[in-house]
Amino acid sequence: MAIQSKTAFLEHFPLFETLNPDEKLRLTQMVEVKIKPRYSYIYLPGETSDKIFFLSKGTVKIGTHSKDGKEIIKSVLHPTAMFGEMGIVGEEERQDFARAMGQEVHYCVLKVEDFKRLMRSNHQLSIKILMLIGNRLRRAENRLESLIFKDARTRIIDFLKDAADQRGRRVGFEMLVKHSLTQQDIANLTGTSRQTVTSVLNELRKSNLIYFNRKSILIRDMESLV
Amino acid sequence: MAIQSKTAFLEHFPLFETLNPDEKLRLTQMVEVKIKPRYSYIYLPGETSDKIFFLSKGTVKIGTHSKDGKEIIKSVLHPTAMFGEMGIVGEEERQDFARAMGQEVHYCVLKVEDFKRLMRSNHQLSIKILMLIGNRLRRAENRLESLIFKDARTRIIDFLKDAADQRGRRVGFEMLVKHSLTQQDIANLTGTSRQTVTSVLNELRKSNLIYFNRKSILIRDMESLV
DNA sequence: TCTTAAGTGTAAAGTATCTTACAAAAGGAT
DNA sequence: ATCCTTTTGTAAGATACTTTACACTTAAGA
Repeated sequence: MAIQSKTAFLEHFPLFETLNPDEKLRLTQMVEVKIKPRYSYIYLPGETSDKIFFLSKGTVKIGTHSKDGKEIIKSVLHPTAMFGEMGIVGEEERQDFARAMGQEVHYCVLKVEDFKRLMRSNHQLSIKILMLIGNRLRRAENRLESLIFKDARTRIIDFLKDAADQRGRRVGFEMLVKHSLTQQDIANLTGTSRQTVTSVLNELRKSNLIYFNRKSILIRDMESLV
Repeated sequence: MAIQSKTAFLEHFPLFETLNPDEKLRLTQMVEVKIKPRYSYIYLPGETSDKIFFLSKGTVKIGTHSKDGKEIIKSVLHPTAMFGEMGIVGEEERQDFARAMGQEVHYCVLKVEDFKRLMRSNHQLSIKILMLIGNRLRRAENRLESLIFKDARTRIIDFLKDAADQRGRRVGFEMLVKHSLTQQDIANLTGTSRQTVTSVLNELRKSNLIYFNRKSILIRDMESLV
């Protein structure tokens, strides 16, 4: 990929806004652009955490597997998100996997070492990264709370609300969330079983609080969904 | 407290190692030393997250309460630990409480604003904070995994191992952990009920894997405790 | 278009863990 | 020493959720 288009590429990431032209040039020189087919793994547990990634197209899920094959999805990422950032904060070896969901993914890769050097030269960038990791931490702790304090049904409803808040499109009073998650995925995101997800969703549909098909969920009224 | 003793005070915190004499002086000028009685709250949910704290004596627990009064303990801190650091990463208002456990606590306070200024002038410090938050994140995610993947018994045993690893003293082949936790506290740390903790601990004692009283736990053999 | 795999719907059985309940022990305070 | 509160021990009952099981539907590939 030509330097020029790489530059354009980087313009899309808010994280790099504060970089001066020189730093941007340096960044383009150390970045590598990649494309991978759907369902492919971008990294796997056990690999060295020496790279970070920036997603420009497609959807990526980050998660872990237990020994007996259960899965936790830690997050589902959309373009412009950074991932694999644990390498920046001292992780040696990946604990999680990153996997392309049902579409081809485009992303760029850079070495943690190079990125750290950039951080050293641009304090603003360091601060942004710190805030970003802080947000991750806040989200992880909230999830912990909801696992301990809330029952499965409530967690699934919370998931619906979060999804709508973060990625929903208003349609009148309703909220439409397009996604590429199976009900098993939703189960893995909420720490419940697939069957529980199915029955909660269907129950909500019967009560006319939501409508859904495989590709999207429509929340009829965010207020009444409790 | 005199500047001199404040300086001595700060020498104990590894976080401040990389500061040059001038920065150390600035730090002593912005730090405030405090003492609070046991069981008192250092901060409460809802307060503004504009201060950070460094514990020099006593034990502090960080946690949250659910609406119906259940408690999660997020961490139990010992001297030299920093806490309240969510203010550095963009938290506006405390979500957690910080509370002195069964002893008087000594700690120093400083304003997030001041600390951020210090971080700007010393990149090493920024990096250390970033690593620290990163560790917190890693721990939170591990806890998430153990909540979803493991049963109550295993989580309690994991707690015992962790406690021994982090704070245990070798006594021959055995590991002694002195603490100030009630079984209710252990329950709140592991996301289980108090009764479950009691019965698991007693069961382990019957199997001669551990011995315990109110103030300490002795792990007879770390290997065989699975 | 047909075939197959993946995803969804529904129900019944099983179970880990929480609740409720109460007694005993330990520790602090007077 | 005595009283009172907190903590610990133990058991039975209740229950939310998982597991198992199978049919049905949808999507994708040949």
